[in-house]
Amino acid sequence: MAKTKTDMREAVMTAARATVQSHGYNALSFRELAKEVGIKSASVHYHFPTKGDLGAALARRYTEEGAAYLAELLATSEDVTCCMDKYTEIFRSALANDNRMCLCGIMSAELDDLPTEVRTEVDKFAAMNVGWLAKVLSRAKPSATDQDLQEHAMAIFAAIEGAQLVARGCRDIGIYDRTIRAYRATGLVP
Amino acid sequence: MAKTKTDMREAVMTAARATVQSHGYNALSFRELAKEVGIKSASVHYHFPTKGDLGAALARRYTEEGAAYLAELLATSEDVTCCMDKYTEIFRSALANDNRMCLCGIMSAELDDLPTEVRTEVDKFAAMNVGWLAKVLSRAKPSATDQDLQEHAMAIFAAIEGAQLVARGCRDIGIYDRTIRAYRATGLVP
DNA sequence: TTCTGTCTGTCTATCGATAGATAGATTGTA
DNA sequence: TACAATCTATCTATCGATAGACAGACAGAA
Repeated sequence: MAKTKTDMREAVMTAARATVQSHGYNALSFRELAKEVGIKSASVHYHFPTKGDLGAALARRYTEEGAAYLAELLATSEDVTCCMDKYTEIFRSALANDNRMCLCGIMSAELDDLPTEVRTEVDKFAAMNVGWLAKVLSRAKPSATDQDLQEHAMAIFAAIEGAQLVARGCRDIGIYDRTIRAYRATGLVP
Repeated sequence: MAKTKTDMREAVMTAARATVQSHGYNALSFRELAKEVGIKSASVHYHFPTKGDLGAALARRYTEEGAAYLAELLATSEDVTCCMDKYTEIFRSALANDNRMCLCGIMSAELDDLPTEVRTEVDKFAAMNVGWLAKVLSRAKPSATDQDLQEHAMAIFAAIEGAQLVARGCRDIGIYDRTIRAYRATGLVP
């Protein structure tokens, strides 16, 4: 069972993703990363020439996986409320998994220090989420304008990212749950 | 007009605060900081023995200043809506000021790397904000239970932090404005 | 007043650790 | 043999932190 090049790339990305979600992009170190996957840091550079390449690959993959999951959800799920249940659960599970954050949420906080190629990918993640949310909302409010849908979707996305950030800061997932409940009580989240 | 010790401490804290609000705690460097205020890094250590001391002092000061402003606001302002206008304006002004973030919001993202003394101060900031918001909300809903007020206050705080995070990520203060407007349309923010 | 010792704030110089990155040798497989 | 993947070894830059020197301010004693 020899490790192929692809296997190694995957292992590096998996470890890197966990680190970034816990400690941010700046805390990502080639040496630590290499130690975790059992190779040397020079070998990590073989797979990802620069740290920016790795960061951009992480964010791109993160967006792709999220988009795939959400597309599946939209295709199979019944109603809007159920979609939103599943959506908020995604962000909840990051917290439940060792108090981690959304990869792109935590990278947003480090925005000014990110290489441009990483920043580009982070932007796409937000756009993908808002686009999906707008599509879901359009089911509940078919008469709403595109602009209204976009703004509502953006508000939901921002509110959920904020709930995750604050709950993580308090190291209390209960805060996330109660905050989401409050969002739903007001109708912000259907 | 010789610089007193207090003057120097203030100058260091002012520069440090700007750096943290733009780039986070990890990006705060004693050397860069010293260069900005025109001394050497060893002299910064004279005023703040460790980086943790500086970070904790920053967060404490930030909370104190915020609390003072909010207390004044609560004492003088007329209605709940006006208080919330002023409150959301605080977070807006950080964005308007070179796309900066709430000091404690950006530090929350770096939570796991913060010295404990810094973390403690960051926690207090969130508690102070939620406490104030609950007090404001109690004016509009005098019959609500303390727990309801706390949860609603937490939801507002989280939503606003999230709006700031996302708008900053997009480098578009208009997103903040539209998101706040959406929060108010749903009644999340009075 | 003048001398003397102490304190304050800043300096230079340096430490050990760690960062990302690279060149070139080496191993294993086809 | 040729290529893919990893290695060793090293570079430069930066980090927080510390030791020790030094200049100026100031207080009390002569």
